[in-house]
Amino acid sequence: MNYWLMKSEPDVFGINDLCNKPNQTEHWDGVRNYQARNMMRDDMKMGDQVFFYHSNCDEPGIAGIMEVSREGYPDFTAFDPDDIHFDPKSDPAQPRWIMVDVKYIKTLSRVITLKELKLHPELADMILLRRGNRLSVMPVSEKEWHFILSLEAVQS
DNA sequence: GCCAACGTTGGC
DNA sequence: GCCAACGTTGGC
Repeated sequence: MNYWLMKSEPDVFGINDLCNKPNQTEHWDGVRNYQARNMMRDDMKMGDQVFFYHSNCDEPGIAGIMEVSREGYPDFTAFDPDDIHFDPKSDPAQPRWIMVDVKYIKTLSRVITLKELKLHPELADMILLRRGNRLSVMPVSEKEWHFILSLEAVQS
């Protein structure tokens, strides 16, 4: 089993939005970065656990947990001219962009903020914390995963 | 293949 | 709103 972190802007789609979806499941569309695409296409497997990270908001940080409920398949929003993520270069016969489905697992009792993550030497190697990192999908090591979850019960 | 210009991300 | 960092584009 692998662990991941995926970013979304809560003003657009946050952990509560996922929780309120039918079956608490949604497709993770709109990723338009090749590195992130490759991970969704090649490496994300059914049941993999994923941190739901809130980005570009008042309190950036990890807000919840979800799991992969469908492995990589074509991101159909790339074919829709009316969609904000439309990509005319993605040919339905040979889709350029891939997405997975994710299922809501839980909302953390508190947001574990980016600011807090930065405080811990145990997390110094997290991809999320690397300078200039802009990936919206990234792996999390098992150690990092468990360490982060251990923070949930601690007062921030 | 180089690289300048441009667009996007995302924290602050 | 600012801006650093980065990815992509396209001329050459």
